[in-house]
Amino acid sequence: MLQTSARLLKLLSLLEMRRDWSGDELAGRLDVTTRTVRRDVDKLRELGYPVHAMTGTAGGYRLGAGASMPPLLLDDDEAVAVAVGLGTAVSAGVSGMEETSVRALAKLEQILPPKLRTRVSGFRSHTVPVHIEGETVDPGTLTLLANACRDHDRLRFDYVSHDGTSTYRITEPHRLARAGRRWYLLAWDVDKQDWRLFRVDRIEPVTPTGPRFKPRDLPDDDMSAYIGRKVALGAYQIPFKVLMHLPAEKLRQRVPERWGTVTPVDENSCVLESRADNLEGTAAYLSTYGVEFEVLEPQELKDQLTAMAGRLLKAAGRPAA
Amino acid sequence: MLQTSARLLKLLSLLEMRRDWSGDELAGRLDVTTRTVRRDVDKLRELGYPVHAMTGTAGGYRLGAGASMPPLLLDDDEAVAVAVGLGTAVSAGVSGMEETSVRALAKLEQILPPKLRTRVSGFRSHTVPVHIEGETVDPGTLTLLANACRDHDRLRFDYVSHDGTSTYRITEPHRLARAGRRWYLLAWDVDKQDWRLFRVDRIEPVTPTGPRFKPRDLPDDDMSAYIGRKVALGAYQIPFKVLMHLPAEKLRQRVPERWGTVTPVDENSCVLESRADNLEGTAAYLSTYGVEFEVLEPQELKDQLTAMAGRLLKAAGRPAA
DNA sequence: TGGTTCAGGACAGCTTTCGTCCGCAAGGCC
DNA sequence: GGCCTTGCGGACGAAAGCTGTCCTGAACCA
Repeated sequence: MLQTSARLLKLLSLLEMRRDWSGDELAGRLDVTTRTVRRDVDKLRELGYPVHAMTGTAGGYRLGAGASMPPLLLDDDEAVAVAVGLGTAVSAGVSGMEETSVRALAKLEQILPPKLRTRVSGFRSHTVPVHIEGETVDPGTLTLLANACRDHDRLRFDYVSHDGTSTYRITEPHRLARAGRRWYLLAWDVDKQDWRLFRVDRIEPVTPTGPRFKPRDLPDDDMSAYIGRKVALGAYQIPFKVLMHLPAEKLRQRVPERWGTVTPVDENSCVLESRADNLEGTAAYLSTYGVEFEVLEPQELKDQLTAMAGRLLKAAGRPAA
Repeated sequence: MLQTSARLLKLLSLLEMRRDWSGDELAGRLDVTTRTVRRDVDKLRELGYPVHAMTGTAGGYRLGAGASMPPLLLDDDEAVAVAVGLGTAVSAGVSGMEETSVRALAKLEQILPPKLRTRVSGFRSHTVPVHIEGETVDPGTLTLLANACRDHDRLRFDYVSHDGTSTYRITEPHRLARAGRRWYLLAWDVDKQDWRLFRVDRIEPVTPTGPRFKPRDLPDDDMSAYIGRKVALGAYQIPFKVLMHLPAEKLRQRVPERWGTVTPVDENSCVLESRADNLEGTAAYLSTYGVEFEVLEPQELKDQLTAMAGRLLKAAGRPAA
């Protein structure tokens, strides 16, 4: 019964689109009698989607919030909006949900019609990049990697190593993970016959992806610990401590969880402690709070701020201090 | 045939979840024979969702990208990620899609299960707010307003007017629009018996929404022109012009479309022209590019930068210039 | 009270579904 | 090329589901 299923889907999409529909309206849209509409509504309810109904002159059907997510029926524009929104969240680094966001994005990108895909990439190139912390990751690359991991597709890419040289890699990707502000790909390097951890912002993928491979046992049971160790070896993070003239609660609202710790000092000020891999970006970031603050440590951050102040004074057409 | 529809949906969700599935696997998951799976796959194809199939040992079914969007079947985590992502995009002001994003978000929020809704609001409070340009709009308020417009629900709210006084309003909301970096609600003020344009960041909604009303004719055919005129009366935007020491193409990638115009000067520099309603925010924004620049006008922006430089020097523990 | 709207039982006629069984075609591997 | 695996789809019959047309109730609103 193709008609029935299709109609059910259409009914659901109508209900998602607007809040109140009368039985007659729905019957007209679906080209069936109201009796069938009632039966279809019952079916949706049996499927677990709570369709509320009100009798009387102001009555009608309304889709409510149930126990589980009903299928989302998006029109083209909305699908683009969702893709762009997820991409923004991923590259802006909304804390605590990176992997899930990437997974959802990967799911969406796989089924996104080509014409919408071009619209998405068009939007992305005009999106405000969060350039405060330096490198941003391309959500397109991220979803490609996520899909390759999920589907066990071999992956080839050019990798720019630390010293700037570029090498060609053939890998079996296994995990995508985030540590601090960076994304990493854990993959088996086919040529080197060993596990490698790649920084995603240095990967330039070569499409299309290769043949499927059989997943290997991961080098450690606790992946986050493993990656944490590997990353720590790089030891790129510099701790800093700043006194902010802002009540602790207010700052907490503006500092992402896990990014740093906020300790109240008195009613109107607090100390922010965190780590940075890029002091220039940190300096710029701190300045955007628009409040008075004092760097407690390290000296390098103070130097960075002094340099930045010099740039600003120059921009304002005055001699640097 | 409830079973058939439900199974079709489940099949779709399986296909969205992973890329390759063999007929046997699917049959197992769905508790039917492979023959039925084949028939179901056919049904999906008839519905317009392209399911590709490969024969042979590495064969299987795969959902491809078709002409239209299939229903998105999200698990709980993914639904939260999408909601948070859309919220981020909305409050970050991803250009050119504001209304669509809000619509999609409104749609999602209406059907989001309560337990997921609390997770979303939890995440939002820990999200990096884009505090560069001053006021941000609460996505929750925005979706509430969008839904009220869509459903023609009367809306009551406290409104903080320009001079800081708060008034209670009963309105019939008609349109939600964005101009520049701000959101506006066009609504009929029931007490005043006239159209009013409210700034969303000054609205404090009173829930629940009121009874439904019958939409009125809008005060103008061209809404964007109308709102543009209304907003222009406020005349809050200050034009500025900055010489950036950065190639025009590079800057274009980082400046959102419509936000401002970029004019190349030579190979390594260009002029950025735009408007701001908040010079302090603009100063902070410009400083985050991490490149040398010079303010051409206005003088106020130069003053702002000087003041900011002073703050930075103080933060670095040196006397202000 | 009358009008409007959803609710759902009963019935008849028609369509669809699904498992079983079958031969066929296409891709990968030895 | 032979062989295995995997998808493809026709035929068939029993069972189940779907839909429109009745109809009676019940809730809500003015």
